[in-house]
Amino acid sequence: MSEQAVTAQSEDFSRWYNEIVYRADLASPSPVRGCVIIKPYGYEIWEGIKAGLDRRFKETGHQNAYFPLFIPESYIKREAEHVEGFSPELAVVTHAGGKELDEPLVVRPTSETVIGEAFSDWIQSYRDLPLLINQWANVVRWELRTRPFLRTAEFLWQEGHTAHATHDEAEAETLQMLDVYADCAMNDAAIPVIKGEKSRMERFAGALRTYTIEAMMRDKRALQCGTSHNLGQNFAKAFDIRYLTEENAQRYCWTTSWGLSTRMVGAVVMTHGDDKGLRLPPKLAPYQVVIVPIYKSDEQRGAVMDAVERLSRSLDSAGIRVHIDRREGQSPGFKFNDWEMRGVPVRMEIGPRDVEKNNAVLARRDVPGRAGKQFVSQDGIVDVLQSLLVDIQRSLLEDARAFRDAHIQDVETCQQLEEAVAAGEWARAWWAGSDDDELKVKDDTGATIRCFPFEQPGGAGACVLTGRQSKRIALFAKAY
RNA sequence: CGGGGCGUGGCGCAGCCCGGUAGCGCGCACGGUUUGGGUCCGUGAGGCCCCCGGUUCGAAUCCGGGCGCCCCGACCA
Repeated sequence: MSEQAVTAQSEDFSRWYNEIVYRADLASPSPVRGCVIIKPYGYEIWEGIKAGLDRRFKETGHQNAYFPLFIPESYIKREAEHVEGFSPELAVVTHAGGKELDEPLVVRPTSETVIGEAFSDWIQSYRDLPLLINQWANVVRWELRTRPFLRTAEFLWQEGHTAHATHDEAEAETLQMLDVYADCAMNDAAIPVIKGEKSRMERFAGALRTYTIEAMMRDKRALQCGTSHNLGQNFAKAFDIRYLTEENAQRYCWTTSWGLSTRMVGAVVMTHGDDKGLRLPPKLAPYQVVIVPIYKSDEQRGAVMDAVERLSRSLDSAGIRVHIDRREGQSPGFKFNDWEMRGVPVRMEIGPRDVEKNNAVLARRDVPGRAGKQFVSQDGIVDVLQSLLVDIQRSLLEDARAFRDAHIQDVETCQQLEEAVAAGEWARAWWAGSDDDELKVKDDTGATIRCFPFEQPGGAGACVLTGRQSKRIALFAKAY
């Protein structure tokens, strides 16, 4: 990189995003088109998300399992809408072991089909229900336009798959898992999300209903962060997932699936990042505190490093993820900027003056400049840091929420909708349109229905396009 | 798949019009200097100039062909 500073967000958001992803060491380009290498610093953010989700999955009674990467082509074709939805983006293995395969193998774009087939074996009676399974896996979707984390040909995710005796149980599961996602987004990633239902157009291929959590990025575009699908009996019928009731009757199961991917890492970057780079929420930050030692002479170095090591140990034993920047070649000023770019929530400076006074300098990433700096005693610094980290987590969420709420407009006419979207804002409007109407809005404005939010104003109003009375409002935005 | 651009040390680029055997910034290594907001100086390592063919005494440069990538329009966690 020739220039030292990253491109400003305001100047060119997508350039900012690309630069920060590479310069903050989240990812590096891969030799394969559309794929990226996730580097340790980026992967640790994913691991944080993963740990939080996995804990919640277990708490709600799910178990992890693993299904094959390869899916017989015929499986994909068993559910009509499903094939149609996915076939353009499938990667297919036609040769293996030096010869052509009898039946091509699809590299999974998602696993409803293989898992459906397995479920039909596993489930015999109502006693086997509900069946609550999750898998952590990679999937492949041959996308045309790719961007690191947001859309790559291969990505990591979890996919939950469950089977239930009744529609209502499946629906409750679908909604419960959406809540789990929303909880993870808000409390771990500090991303305020809007829960809602997808329109028919945006629904998962083969689902009865799709629910989503939608977030606003710093460029005001919408990002779908996770989805939960009530699959009805579509896959149960396609894969013959049946159970025997207490009354000895054969019934099809009701199934669900839900997924959240490494896209969430991109969401963290784009929700909190500023002109200087990343701002990581403490709960997900690989390093919550970075200590930058400052010294001139060797004797200063000895005294400073003693204090640094001691402080590091006490933070570590308090469960704070701490890192000492021991690099010799770089000046403190360089290190300050470097760690700010990499989004570390708190920087601790320890220099000769601090050693002398038993002090330390703390600088919080979410408050720029001197205002974010404080001088504290080394005694009791662990407690100070603990509450500082909690406060940073809270303030990132609040900032993001305030930003989002300031950029959602209620609109009543087509023209207002168009103007709002043209200004980059989200628009909220009554909606009673058809699929074609929805397409028309997309053609005219570039915005799509992100969701019908669960939180509705109540009452009824005139549809923004058709003028027909509607009881639902929809959220429109340009999306990733 | 239609329109535009680009392939030159790890990264970003210049050189190409006007052929003469490759350069700059960053990064990297070593030494020194500096270190409380992106130090400075010196030395050094590192290049099938995308590939194949042609023209020429001589090709990164000119000509022909191929490949790859990026950007913009129809799909998407």
